[in-house]
Amino acid sequence: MAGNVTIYDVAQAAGVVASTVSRAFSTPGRVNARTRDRILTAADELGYQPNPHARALQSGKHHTVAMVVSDVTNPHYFELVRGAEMRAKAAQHTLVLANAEESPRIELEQIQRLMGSVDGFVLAASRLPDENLRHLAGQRPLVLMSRELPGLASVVLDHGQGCRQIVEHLASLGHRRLVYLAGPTNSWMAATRWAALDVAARALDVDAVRVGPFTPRVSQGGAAADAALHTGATAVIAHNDLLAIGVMQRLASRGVGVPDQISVVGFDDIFAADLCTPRLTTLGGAHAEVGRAAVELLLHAVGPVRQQQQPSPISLPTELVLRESTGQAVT
Amino acid sequence: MAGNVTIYDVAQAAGVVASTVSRAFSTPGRVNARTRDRILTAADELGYQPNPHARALQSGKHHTVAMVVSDVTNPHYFELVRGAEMRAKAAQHTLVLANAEESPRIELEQIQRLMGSVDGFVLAASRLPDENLRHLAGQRPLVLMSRELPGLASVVLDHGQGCRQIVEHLASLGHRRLVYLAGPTNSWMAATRWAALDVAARALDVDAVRVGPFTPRVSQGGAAADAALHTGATAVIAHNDLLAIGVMQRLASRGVGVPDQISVVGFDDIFAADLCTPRLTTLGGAHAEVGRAAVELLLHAVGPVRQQQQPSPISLPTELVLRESTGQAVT
DNA sequence: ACCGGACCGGCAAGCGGTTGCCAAAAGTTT
DNA sequence: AAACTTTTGGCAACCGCTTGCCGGTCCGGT
Repeated sequence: MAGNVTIYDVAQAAGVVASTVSRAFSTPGRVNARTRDRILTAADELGYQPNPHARALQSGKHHTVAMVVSDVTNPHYFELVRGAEMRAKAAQHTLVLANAEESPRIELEQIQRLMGSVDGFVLAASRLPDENLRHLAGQRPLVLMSRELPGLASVVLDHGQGCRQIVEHLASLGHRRLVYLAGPTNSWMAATRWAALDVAARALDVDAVRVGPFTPRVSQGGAAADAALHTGATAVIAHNDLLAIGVMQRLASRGVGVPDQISVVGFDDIFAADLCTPRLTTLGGAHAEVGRAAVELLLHAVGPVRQQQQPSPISLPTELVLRESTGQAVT
Repeated sequence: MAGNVTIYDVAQAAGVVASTVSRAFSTPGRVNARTRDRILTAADELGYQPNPHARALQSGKHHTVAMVVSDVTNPHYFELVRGAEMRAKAAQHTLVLANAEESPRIELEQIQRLMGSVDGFVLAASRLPDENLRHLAGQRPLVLMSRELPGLASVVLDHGQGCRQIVEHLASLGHRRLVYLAGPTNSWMAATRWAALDVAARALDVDAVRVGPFTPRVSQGGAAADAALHTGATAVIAHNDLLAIGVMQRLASRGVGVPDQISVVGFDDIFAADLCTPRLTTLGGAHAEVGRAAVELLLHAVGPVRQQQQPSPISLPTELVLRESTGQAVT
């Protein structure tokens, strides 16, 4: 029945004027306790719910944050979304979800569209060029996830650390030649992973090459596996678990044993990594925590003062989850 | 720099009054082509973006729909979310995501909170009692997913059909005694699945019992597996894939062979069902399609006329995906 | 030359709240 | 009892945009 009870209806019912009702809610001290009770009772009976947009129109605060992910299809992002949603909810904020479908153009469109409706953005693995991000950050508070850009707030898992662990793990198993199956060209994460792997490989005196780029989906695993085999590497490090799983499927169908003939490592530690065969060794981390931290950072930036202090990137630890897809190198 | 360019700024830049600018966008025919060009150019240069809330305040249309899922943690729902997001986007609508954390109280809270900000709700596997749903449906357009309620719009997979297929499949493998590991008590889906299984079992003259309820998570699989074994059934039908996977893990650790000693069937056909060992036989369907259809229905109800015609539940076909977790019954 | 009607831009009210300012009422002080 | 201070409620403007209504221009028709 209700649905559109306004402050005016309440005012009338309580025998006061609208502004008094407004104050009864927002500045309780400003209005007499008795009047206030009367108002609250009336509001309650009528089922009054303040209209957040009318309020936003005035204050500019929408109590809403947008999260745009580069690909909703990827289960990895679910964790991020989950963490973000929880944190937003804890702060009484609404989370709107937008999908960029791996396209910078769509990503920008989505952001533009939401620009007027949200207090800030959390961008997961944004595919946007740096200058776009900088420009956007000038318009609305912005936090990056799984991407860094000097001067912008961000939350990432520490891949320097993590990639080093991967290479050490493989090196200690006797692998001397690794191949990285790279993710999309415009993926900061792909570049970062490769850079970190390369550094670690040099330090440990093992060969590392990169092939790709590949769209990180299971379906791309076939092409990726074949390319990997062609390099003669004894261990392949896939851009993410999805690709790694696809690679393992292809290897299995080509009769190449994992980990007997070749080792496979993924990134993200998605749910399925623990279920596939062989179970996948992968670099994980507290992904929900990344989502949570990003929203937290954003809420902070959105906050009362909107402080413009230089945001320092938050870096969360990774953990290398050893399972069955890695083993001794073939000699 | 910009961010809050208003219609007034554009008006000033174009040398007209605000209402003309408004019309240039909303009623193009109303304004002279030349003036319009001037306005559009100015708007473009200033980077004007209409404020959707100011508009909503006037029209009552927010171009936003809310999707509340009973548990964001469950990968199954992500397919629904994905379908919903795509459909919403196609209609230039924003999708806000809310998590009910398997709690009717939280679900209701979330809905109340969003009531004033969205045009309608899509509820995935709502745990709310019927009367709540009816009441809500009176306030805002509402579409149910994976739940039916006479008089309300809904989109479900046809479980009568699907459960029949499951039972036929198992019966033809020689199973004479089945156990259903039930989902939460307030899950309509759980009740429906059991009812359908029961009917099918009677029709095919096989025994079917139900144990539970279990929260449908992998972690609950242990308890569920033990309970299932206790019934002496040769085939277990888990409330969903997550639970089924947990069950299989427990069975493996107890040394019970699947499918040699016992068969396992799940529901949902999540990504992991194809990757676990043994690969899981499960009742799937076009889940993204369910999300899409639900939003479509909702947009229709939100539409211009807001027609109040009796909404007929949409029922989409299921498909039984046979994999390796089901086999001949032990004799 | 005059009239009726398109066409088109402006005015102003309103959507639902918030908030600075004012003034009436009540309470204090001397 | 007069003067002063402190509540406390009301008035009105404003946030950004939409829209009904008005009236000025310009056109063709007679």
